[in-house]
Amino acid sequence: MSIENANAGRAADVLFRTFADQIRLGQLKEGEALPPEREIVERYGVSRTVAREALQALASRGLIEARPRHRPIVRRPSYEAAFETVGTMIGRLMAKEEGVRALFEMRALIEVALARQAAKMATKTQVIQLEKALEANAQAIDDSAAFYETDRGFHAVFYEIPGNPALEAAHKGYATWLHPQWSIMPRHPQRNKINYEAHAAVFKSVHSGDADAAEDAMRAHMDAAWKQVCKTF
Amino acid sequence: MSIENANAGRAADVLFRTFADQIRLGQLKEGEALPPEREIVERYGVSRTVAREALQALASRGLIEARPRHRPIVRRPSYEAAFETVGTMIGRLMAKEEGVRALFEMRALIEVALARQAAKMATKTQVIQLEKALEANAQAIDDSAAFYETDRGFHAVFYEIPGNPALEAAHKGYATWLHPQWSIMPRHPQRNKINYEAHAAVFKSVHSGDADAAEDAMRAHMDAAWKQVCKTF
DNA sequence: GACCTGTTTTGGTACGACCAAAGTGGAGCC
DNA sequence: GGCTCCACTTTGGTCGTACCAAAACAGGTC
Repeated sequence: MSIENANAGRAADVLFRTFADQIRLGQLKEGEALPPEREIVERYGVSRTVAREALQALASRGLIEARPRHRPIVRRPSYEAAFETVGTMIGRLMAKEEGVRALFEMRALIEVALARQAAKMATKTQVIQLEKALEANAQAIDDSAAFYETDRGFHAVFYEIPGNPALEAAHKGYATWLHPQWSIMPRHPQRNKINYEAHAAVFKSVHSGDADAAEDAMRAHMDAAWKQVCKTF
Repeated sequence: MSIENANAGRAADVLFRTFADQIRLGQLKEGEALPPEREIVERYGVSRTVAREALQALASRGLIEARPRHRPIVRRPSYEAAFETVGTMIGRLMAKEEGVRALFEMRALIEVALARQAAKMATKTQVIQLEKALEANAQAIDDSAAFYETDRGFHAVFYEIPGNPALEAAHKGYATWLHPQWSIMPRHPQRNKINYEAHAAVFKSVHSGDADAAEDAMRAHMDAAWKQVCKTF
C-alpha cells in the first residue's frame, strides 16, 4: 500500500501522521516495535529517505524511541518526555534574563498555590514527609552541595502532594532548568541557613494548616530567592 | 571543515548541536537564514542526509522554521513555540482520561492562583478589561459558539494580568488542548448561563479585591466544569 | 514601470551502495 | 547436553547521485 492521501503535503508528514495516529489510537501499544526501516519502505511504498524522516519526527516528538541498531519502540507517554522535548527550546528562552524571570515567576505562582493547597489538604503522612525533608535540609546547612539537593527535595514534596503526575513533571522541569541557573551562585552556609529558615516557616504554616500564612511564607521565600538570583546575574 | 568531535555519536546530532549552540549563543540571530542544504553539505563535510536530519531536528525543536523552498530561518524563541513542540505528545497524553484529568487539575490550580492574584493586584485597567470580557460573555449566552470564544477570552484575561509571557503561553496551550475536549460536549444556553454566572461571581470577588472569595469562586467554577467534562465522557 | 518568461535555486523524494555494530544461529568444545 | 565462539544476517547510519516541481530570480518586452 502506498500513501494515498498525498494531498496532505510532504510524504514524510503523511507517514508520520499515519504512525502517530496508530500510536495514539492504541493500535500500536507502548513497548511494541515498529517495522524496520526497509520494511516500512516497501510496505508504504516510500523511499528510505522518507521513512527515516518520519521515524525521526516520531522520535523527536517522543512517540518512539530509536536506538542505533534496534527497531523503533513505541514509547510510553509520560509527562517527563513531554518536558524533555521542550528542553532545547527552554534552554534558548533561558539565555535571556527575561526568560529566566518569566519561568521563575511562573514557578513562584505555582509553588505559592501548592503551599496553600498543602496547608489545606495535606495528609498526615505528607506532613511527615515534608518534615523529614525539612530535617534533611537542616542537616545539610553546612554542606552546600547537599543543601542544594535537600532544597530541591523539600520543594518536591509540595509538587507531590496533589498526586498529579503533570505537576511532578513540572517540578522536574524546574529542577532541571531553573536550579542550575541558581546553583551557579555562591552558596555560603549563611545563605543556606536563611533558606532553611524560610523552609521552616513554610512548613510551620503548613503544619498548622494556615493557608494564608503558608502562602505568605512561600511567597517571601520565592521573592528572596529571586533577589538572590538577580544579585548574582 | 568536517565534523571533528565525532565522539559525540551520530553525525546529525553533532551538526544539530553545532547549530543549536550557534543559535543559543546568538551567533545566529533570529530571522537570520541558515545556509541552504547543499551548502551545509560542503561546508561541514557531511552528506545531505545528515544535513537534512539535523535541520529537521532543529525545526522540530522549534529553533528554526523550514518552509518548502526557503532557507531555514532562525525562529524567535517564544513560549508558544515551546508549547507547540509538545503538542503531539500532549495529544497522546490526552488520549487517556487520566491525562485530561491531570492537565485539567493543573489548570485549575493555576487559575485559582491567578484569581487570587487578580483580586490582590489587578490594576483598574485590568479590572475593566475583565469586566468587558464578562460582558461579552453575557451577550453570548444564547450563541454557544460565541460563548465558547468569550469564555476563553474571560479566562485569558487572568493569564494576562501578571504580565508573564510564559503564563500567556500556558493559556494558549490549555485553550488548544483542553478546550476542544470540552467543546465536544453539548452546550445549551442553560449551561452557558451557569458558566456565565460562575464567571460573574469570580469577577465580583476580584472587583471587590477579595482574594479568598475569588479563589473560592474560581475553584467552584473549575470543579463544576470538570464535572461537566466527566459527565460527557 | 508593470508584466511576462526562461533560468537558476532549493527543498522533496528516490535509489543504490557501503559500513559498523548488534543480533542470530549453528558448529564445535567441555 | 549445555556452553562458547565465530560466521552470517539484520539493521540503522551515512554517503552520493539523480530527478522533479515549485519558487525565486533575472532579463527582456510591452
